[in-house]
Amino acid sequence: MGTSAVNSGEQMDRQTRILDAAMDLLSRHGISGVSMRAVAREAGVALGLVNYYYDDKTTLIRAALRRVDEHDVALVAPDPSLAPDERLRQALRQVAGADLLTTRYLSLRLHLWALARADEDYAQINAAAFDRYLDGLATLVSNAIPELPWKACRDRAADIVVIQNGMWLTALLGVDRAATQRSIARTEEIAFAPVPDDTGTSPEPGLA
Amino acid sequence: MGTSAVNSGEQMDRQTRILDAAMDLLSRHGISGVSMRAVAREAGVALGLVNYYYDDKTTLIRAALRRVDEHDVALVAPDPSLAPDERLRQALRQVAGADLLTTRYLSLRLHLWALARADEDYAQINAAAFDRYLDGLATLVSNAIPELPWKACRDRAADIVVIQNGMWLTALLGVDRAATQRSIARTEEIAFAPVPDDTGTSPEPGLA
DNA sequence: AAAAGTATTGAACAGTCGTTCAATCTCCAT
DNA sequence: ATGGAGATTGAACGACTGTTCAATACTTTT
Repeated sequence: MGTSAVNSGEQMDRQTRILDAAMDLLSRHGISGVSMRAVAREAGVALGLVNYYYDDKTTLIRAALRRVDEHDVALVAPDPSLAPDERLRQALRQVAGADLLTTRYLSLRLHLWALARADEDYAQINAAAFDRYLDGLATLVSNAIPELPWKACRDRAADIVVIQNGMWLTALLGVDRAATQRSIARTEEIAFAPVPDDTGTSPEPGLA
Repeated sequence: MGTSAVNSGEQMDRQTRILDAAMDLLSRHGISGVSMRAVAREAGVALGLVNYYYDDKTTLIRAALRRVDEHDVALVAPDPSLAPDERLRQALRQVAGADLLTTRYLSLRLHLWALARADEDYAQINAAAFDRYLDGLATLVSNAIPELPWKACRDRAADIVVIQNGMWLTALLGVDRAATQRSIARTEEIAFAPVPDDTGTSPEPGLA
């Protein structure tokens, strides 16, 4: 590695070009559209080079999965200069941001979820990232509302994730943006719900 | 068709056996696991018979997609002997019922969603079924709360669907069942929210 | 300049894929 | 029983798949 100097300006290193091509194909045509030859063509390299940087096809897909997962987890680690409650609010709102609600990203997420259902190997990576996301969200809630016990923070995070996943999915199905906005508002309501008093009646918020 | 008489008791007609096999493979191994040969093997028939009943592989998948869609739409057309509000309540609750939260069904749904993203043909079937589901849900709401204008019913249905889709998805990711129950309660809250007065301030329920 | 190391190429291999089709089997009306 | 129509089989075809590998190009070190 080191051809970054002059070469041709925008040309980034081939390994990540290959990964980008794979993710692009996956998001557009699903796993059936990701053949080593298609990836090579899309990346503008020879067929052999794909297997040079990524031993297997599954290694390539694993790399794509990991990159999306890192992106997801970064969502719950926002700008640390903000006040705790503003950090939480920003994290909740940016899941409907323009860069997240891209068809490319959502489609990619969907295909990776489907892959995780079909392959035990991907499933573990996916589950680990999901847990990290849940934990990050619960931490944000805990920081914003310090008097809330940790268990309750986890529950609120779980409830929020249900709605967020629903938003991502229905955004792909073409539901109107107004419903997305209302769902965002609902996640904020859950996050900032008043702390239940300790008199011992209803243990969790949101129950009927 | 007509071998149903004696044959060997449980042996149903081969065409639906083939379709069942395809759906089973799709739910377990994703689209990559659905080859005509695998379908034939799983159904216990010869390879040629699959192409005899279903011209294409896409025709076969289309049939599977349609069957799942019909099942989905039937969810919002529950027992007509119940009172309107009870019909709505039952529809909302059975999406967390034992037969719906099956891994097989949810996984199948996920893979079909992913397929719809990759193929324009499947996407249209999927979108049409989604609209029918949304319409059915809005009708249930409208029957239960007659004084609510139709537009508001549609909005509530959209909000509910977001949460339901989120539940289905996160159920696959292994979130705890308590969160699912809380989400069910939330859909009921949305459905049965008090009708906003017409004094003209906030046009929709649930807004901040 | 020679050597060594890495990056890159495309042909080749062994499978699997979806689809077609002639041949068989099963059944029912004649 | 004879014929015909539909159901069922599995071999065959060509296209495509993931992977390997010897050969080449490019960089860096000696």
